[in-house]
Amino acid sequence: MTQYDIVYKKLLFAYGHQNWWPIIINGGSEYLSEFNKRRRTSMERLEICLGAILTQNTNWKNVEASLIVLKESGSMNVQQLADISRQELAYIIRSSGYFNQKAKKIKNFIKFIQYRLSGDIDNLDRLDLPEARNALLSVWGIGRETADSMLLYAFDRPVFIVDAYTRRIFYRLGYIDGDEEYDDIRYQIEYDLPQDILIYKEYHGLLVKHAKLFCRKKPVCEECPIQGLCLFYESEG
DNA sequence: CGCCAGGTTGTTG
DNA sequence: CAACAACATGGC
Repeated sequence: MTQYDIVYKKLLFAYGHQNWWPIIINGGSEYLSEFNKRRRTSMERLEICLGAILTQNTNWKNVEASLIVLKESGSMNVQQLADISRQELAYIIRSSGYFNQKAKKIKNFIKFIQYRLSGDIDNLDRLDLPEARNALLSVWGIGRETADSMLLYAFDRPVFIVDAYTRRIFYRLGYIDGDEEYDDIRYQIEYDLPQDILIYKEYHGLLVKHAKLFCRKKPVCEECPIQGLCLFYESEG
């Protein structure tokens, strides 16, 4: 077993399955469990992609509120999102913050679906992974983490997401320096783990859980389930 | 009240 | 290429 395997198993034991990505059911705020066991519908895929954009540097609760408004206003589809103005969209998603920027990003993503995917989000399945990733990255407003979130959770592609929590946790564990390039960290983790989409999905959810509960910006190490593995705990704790 | 939240882009030295 | 600013709401 490698270091990343060991951390995964310990986090899974401590927190259980997270069943990420969280999505909205019927306009409510429940989380759909077990949904990683089936293929996402087109609308779920769209919701995941919009959520990935909206959650950029933003609390998920704020994003969830925006997604509910989007759904209840009948805007959770490509055609409607293409038809409404950027200003209307910004108003709908305002709870997510950076609403002007994000409305522009979503508009660009919708144009991408229309022109590159012929209006059908499922057509991304026709591209191989490097093509799909580069295509997403070519859209203004979609960076590496956002693209990888879409690829893994909406399109079931094997990419490991490197976000601020991933960096922070593995930096404190002593596995990375923390200032490596995004893709260097991604390759290192992907190389270390079995290439298993379900593990990538679950692992990312576990890292978010762990970062929120214990490995916060100001860490709470006393009850941390992986303190025995942690350089930070050794030195600071 | 201040700080922070699952980033990305544009500008500057 | 690194460092920094801009983008903005809501929860604690």
